[in-house]
Amino acid sequence: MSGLRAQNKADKEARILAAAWSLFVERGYDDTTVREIAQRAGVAQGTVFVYANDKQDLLAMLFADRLGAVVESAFATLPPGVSLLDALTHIFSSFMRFYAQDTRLARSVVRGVLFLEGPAAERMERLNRPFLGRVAGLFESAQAQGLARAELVPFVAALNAFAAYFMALASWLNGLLPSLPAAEAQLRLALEHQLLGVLLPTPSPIELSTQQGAAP
Amino acid sequence: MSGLRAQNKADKEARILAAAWSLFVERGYDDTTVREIAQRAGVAQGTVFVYANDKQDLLAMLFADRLGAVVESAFATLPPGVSLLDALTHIFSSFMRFYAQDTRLARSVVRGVLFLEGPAAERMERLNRPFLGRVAGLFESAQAQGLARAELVPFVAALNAFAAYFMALASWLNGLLPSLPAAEAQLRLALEHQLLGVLLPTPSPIELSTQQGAAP
DNA sequence: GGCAATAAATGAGCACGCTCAAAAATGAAC
DNA sequence: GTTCATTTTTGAGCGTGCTCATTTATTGCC
Repeated sequence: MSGLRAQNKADKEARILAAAWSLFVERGYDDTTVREIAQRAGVAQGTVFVYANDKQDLLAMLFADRLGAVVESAFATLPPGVSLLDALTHIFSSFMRFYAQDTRLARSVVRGVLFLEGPAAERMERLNRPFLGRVAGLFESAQAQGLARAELVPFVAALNAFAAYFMALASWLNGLLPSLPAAEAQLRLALEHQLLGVLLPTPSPIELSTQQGAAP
Repeated sequence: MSGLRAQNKADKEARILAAAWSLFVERGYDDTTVREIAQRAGVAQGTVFVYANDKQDLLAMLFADRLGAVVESAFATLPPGVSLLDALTHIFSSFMRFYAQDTRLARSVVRGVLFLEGPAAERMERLNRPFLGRVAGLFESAQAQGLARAELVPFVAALNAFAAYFMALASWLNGLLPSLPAAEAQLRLALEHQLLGVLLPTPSPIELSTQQGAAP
């Protein structure tokens, strides 16, 4: 039976990830050394690189699980019958509140996650694409209910919403927005603009006759 | 007179930046060492750090000038009387075509530029804010001409457009979009969606009566 | 020209992330 | 229990970006 080997490996991986997590939280990603992680995990320094391709990979592994959980939780707690704007705000705000637990670490994560290489990039893409698909689903539902334009491509709308979210997130983590509420407000404003659109709905003031009061 | 000192300094800075540029283009940012740059510039390795705070700073300096020039050129060549969508596409496509000259280096630049620290971050912000202001100006013009919704906040619309651009750029540089034309197409589609908006312009089918034909 | 005072350039040295040949631990066969 | 093959762990060692005490060059003053 090969249970011992497998258990030892699982044990070590868990210890390494736990050590990495606690040190990243204590000191931040940049100020934590792999040697410290190894020491706290009770393994040699080289062993860390058996379980992670590189230091950045440790951070990615640590957040892959957590982010997946946040996605599930965000969609699970989506109040039914809510407006499209509220739904989008709810989803993306969930992420922001998650990152707010440790903005220093969040900066390192977001910075690292955007330009990954090789297998780590694919792993991230396998998390991101289904997520964007679910966001696109929100737009599709709105279309099905006759609340959104039929000619709109749901995936493109989802990408735009995600882009606005990412912008607000980056601005916040870079200190351009002072607080989480400020970032959430910025996000909601941007999403409102996207939903409303820029161009006037009709090219002429005929629109006036469709508003409110009946014809005189 | 203190001309000699100043000239020596200017000379050395120019040599260091030129050496850095040629090596970055030849080998890429990551595979270029500061020692190589120093050698090609004919200075000691430590001297490089007299003129740049760190290696990343070299890349930032190199691109700060070039990007500024691209901004100017993009707005200077903006055809007058063009639609808002075409104007935005023109501006952001200029950047993409610039980055297309060396996508490997572009990746390093974009990656580095997004999360800068301290003075470098302020420098970038002083380049970015006026740019976003000018993009916002395009939306304002459209408003003034009665082509865009009056209740829209131009700066927020500009930020949304920039976010869509950045998303397309990142996707392209990460290999998710296969080519420059694909990235440009993605960008234009995203901008079209933003201009059009998501929500239906009117809550009821009254809209039908405002289209095309006159009343019977 | 000689002489301080100041500014600039230098490179040995440090800590880091990461590699990889060697060593230790484990499992299977008898 | 001994032997051998396979898997896992190890840590010395490498090249890197960057620092900083020391050395070298330049300037203003007499």
